[in-house]
Amino acid sequence: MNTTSVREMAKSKRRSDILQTARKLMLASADDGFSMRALAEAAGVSSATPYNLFGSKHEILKRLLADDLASYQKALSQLPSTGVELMFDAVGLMRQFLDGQPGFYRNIMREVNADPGSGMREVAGGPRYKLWRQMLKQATTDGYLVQGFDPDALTVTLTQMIAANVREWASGHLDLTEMEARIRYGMAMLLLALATEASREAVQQRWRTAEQDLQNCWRAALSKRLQQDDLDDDARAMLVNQLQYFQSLQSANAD
Amino acid sequence: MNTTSVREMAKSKRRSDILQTARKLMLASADDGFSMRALAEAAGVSSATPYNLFGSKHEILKRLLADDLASYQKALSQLPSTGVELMFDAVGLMRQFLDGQPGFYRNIMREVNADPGSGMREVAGGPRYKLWRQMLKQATTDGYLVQGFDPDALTVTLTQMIAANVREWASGHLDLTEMEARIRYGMAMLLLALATEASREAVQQRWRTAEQDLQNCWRAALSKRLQQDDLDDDARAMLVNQLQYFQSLQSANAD
DNA sequence: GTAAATACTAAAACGCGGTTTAATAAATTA
DNA sequence: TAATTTATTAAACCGCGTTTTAGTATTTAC
Repeated sequence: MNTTSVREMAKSKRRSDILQTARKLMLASADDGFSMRALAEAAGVSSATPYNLFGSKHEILKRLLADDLASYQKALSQLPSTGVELMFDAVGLMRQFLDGQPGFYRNIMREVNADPGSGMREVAGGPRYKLWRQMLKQATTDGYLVQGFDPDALTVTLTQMIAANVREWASGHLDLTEMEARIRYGMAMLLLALATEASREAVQQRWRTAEQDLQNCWRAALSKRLQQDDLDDDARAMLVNQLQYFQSLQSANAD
Repeated sequence: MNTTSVREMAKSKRRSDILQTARKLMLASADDGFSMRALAEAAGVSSATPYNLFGSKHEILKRLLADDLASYQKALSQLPSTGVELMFDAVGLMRQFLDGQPGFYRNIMREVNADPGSGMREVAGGPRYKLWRQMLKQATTDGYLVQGFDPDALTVTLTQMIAANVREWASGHLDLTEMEARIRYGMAMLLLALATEASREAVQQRWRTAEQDLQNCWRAALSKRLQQDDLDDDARAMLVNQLQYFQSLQSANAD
């Protein structure tokens, strides 16, 4: 029963070894994730050991996710900005986190929505919801958002929008840049109708910027496809057409 | 090579039998979906036959989904409403479809986001995107939305919001009523900033209504939990507190 | 300090998933 | 009718998360 006994020491060392190994494996292969067999082998234990120490694969992932959420929350609390700016900066911070360990987060996300009954949803969703709700309320009391809207309703919509974009990034349909632009765009869109005089211009500017960023993303993706793929003439003509459309938009924005 | 030969007839009969059986199985058990073994047994064929006739499980699901998308599209084109109203009616229509075969759609959704590389995404997302984009453009040319926003950017945000809510319904975290309310709320929020004089009041009304619907959903869920669960006193007190908050909101709305 | 009890590990197996293969039966063709 | 193509089937394959079985090492009790 002594926590410093030889047995307990070895146990907790194994525990952290396994967690570290799991993180390493996820970082290494963003697409495949890891199997419990691979984890056990890489950690130098048998397949049954992780089950004795953690119970299930989901439990391991939950631990890892909770750790990262805590450090995100801490980093967020140290941001200097306030009001609406803080919300946009929180998006940038999130992007930094995702960028730092892309394989890890992609795998985590995959597991979160693979099995909705695993409790991952609560681990991931609960704190995030509170975070955004608090930012919204703070922005309201600080006079950056009008009063008279239900903070819960907006928080639900906002967090869902963010989560959906992160999920799309995690499944490989979006690069980080476009993901961030989409989130900024959606957030600005949602806040536009609630902005006060103190923030309206800033939000509007954010919205315009995000819109242009999105167009740039799509333009870049288009010209990339135009170079790489071996297309038939019709498809090529269509891409060229779209590309010209985007370029005309850009020159219009420059005016 | 004759399509009316005995062999081809039997083949196409088997094909449609299997598709029908798959749909039936999905309707019957919304949570578990179906395994290929169960499908084969229920259809009276061996496990390998579906693979000969369709290639993979995903292909079967894609066929079924494509059928339903087509009938949704047809029903949508027969709606009498226009402009922004059409968009909200399209949400109602979607709800009707989901309500008609809940088990089916829940399983389909589960598969769509279980394996993002299966092509289901394209089947589901492509037509839907075009549909909403067209509605947005039509509403703009009809004068219900201001000009000067990128229709693609908004369509991306809008369809993603809708898809995220449907997905949450499919995974059992949302009933259909709340799903619809959330979608209407998010849609109204996004359109608020773009509404013209011709539509601003209507959109604003939609927004208020959706907000109240959401509050009603949450209030109902709260009082349900309050009745059913065996809670400790603290948790019960918290729920009661929230419930009173919602009731105060409702009386404020009635004013 | 030794013996009994306990806890932990590792190897193999379980059950289930989608999918593929080897052999058999059927329909087409000559 | 004989030869050949085609489609179905039963059985197996492979990988997954997880559980069981048996042995080993640590702790506890005397």
